[in-house]
Amino acid sequence: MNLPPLIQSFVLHFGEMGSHWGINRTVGQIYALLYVSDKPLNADDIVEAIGCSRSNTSMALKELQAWRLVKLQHLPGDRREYFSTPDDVWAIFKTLAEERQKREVEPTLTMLRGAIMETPSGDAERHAQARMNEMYQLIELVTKWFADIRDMDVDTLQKLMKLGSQVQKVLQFTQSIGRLTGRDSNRNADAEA
Amino acid sequence: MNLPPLIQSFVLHFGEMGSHWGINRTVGQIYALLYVSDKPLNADDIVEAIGCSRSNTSMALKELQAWRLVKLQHLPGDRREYFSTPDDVWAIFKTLAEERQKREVEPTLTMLRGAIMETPSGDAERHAQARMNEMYQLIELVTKWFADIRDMDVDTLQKLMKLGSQVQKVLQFTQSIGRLTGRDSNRNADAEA
DNA sequence: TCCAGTTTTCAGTAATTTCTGAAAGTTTGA
DNA sequence: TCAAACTTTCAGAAATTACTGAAAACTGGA
Repeated sequence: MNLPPLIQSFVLHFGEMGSHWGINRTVGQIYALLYVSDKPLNADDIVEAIGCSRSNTSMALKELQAWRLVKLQHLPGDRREYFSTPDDVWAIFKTLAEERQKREVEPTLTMLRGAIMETPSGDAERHAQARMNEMYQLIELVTKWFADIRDMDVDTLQKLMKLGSQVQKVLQFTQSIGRLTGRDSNRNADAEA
Repeated sequence: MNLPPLIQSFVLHFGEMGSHWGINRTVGQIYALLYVSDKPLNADDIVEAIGCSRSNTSMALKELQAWRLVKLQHLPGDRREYFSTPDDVWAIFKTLAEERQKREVEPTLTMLRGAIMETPSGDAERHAQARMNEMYQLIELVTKWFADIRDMDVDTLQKLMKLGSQVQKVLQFTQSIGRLTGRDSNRNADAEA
């Protein structure tokens, strides 16, 4: 690896972090490299920069594409494939959240739904089911809520972000004048009536 | 492994999921088992239920304790250690978020701060720094915001949760009557003045 | 202090994951 | 339709991670 030290430490850090996140080192490194690069890179550029094999690079890029984290493009008069990351960091964050939702959260919810449907035999199973239901409710709630945020336009989001720790105050305020908003603050409660 | 099918599928699923989350299968399985168990379990109970070695169980419990995800307790007249998970699913979620913050987010922020401080030499490094700064800002913002939510009391949180997709509406409403709340909606903006 | 019951450590082994080089596959333009 | 330029696949090697059994280390009572 032969990169400016500043970029190198970033790339190496993402490589390490990868393992905490279930992605492998090369994938993390390549992503980091593309993220900070000021121009799209082709596979050989990456091999040169990271110091891994050509085939490994190919695999890693395939995985990054499956995660929709890199864009593939072609430069005029060059047959090679060039890769880059989207510019908008918020869009990147959204993509990551959507993919994890699809790969990890959905299967878990499906499993939980299945288990909750079963007829329990005995107290232990009844208790287990109740616990699974608690987990199911929490995941669904957080997921829904997160999806709302994820799908906000950047502008609204920026405002909400800047609100910071005021979210709680805003909420309390909203509650206290609840009727004015059309009693919507209870919209997702179990019983609409 | 010899468990009711309902519990078994839950335990196995968490084992599989572990790998997506950088924890190993046994740790995931043991956590799941404790989560649905209606009483605290000792290490031998776990060995019996999961079918792993005693030493592996010991290691896994140590790791779960390091993550603050299991409670250790003693039963009167029994020298063995019994383990269980906290009852409150929200508290569990909070703990997980705090630990990940500490282990993954903080080191990344530190690395980014370091890189951003460096004097860039050349355009590539300058661009890389700008990108790192974008990432830094996003992580800090999301982190702060998440911490606010994390630290809410359960009651407020429940209300906010039930708000669901109304968060956006509430925000817009709040903005439009901004002055009434004391102009706090800008509190975390760059310039306080 | 010693002992029985219990947990932890650790070195070696097993399993899994990652990585590589060689070969096969694809695409484009002449 | 061929060849050059480039990408992907894949079987095996290398590296890493997980797991085990045996032994060591605790711990609390007699």
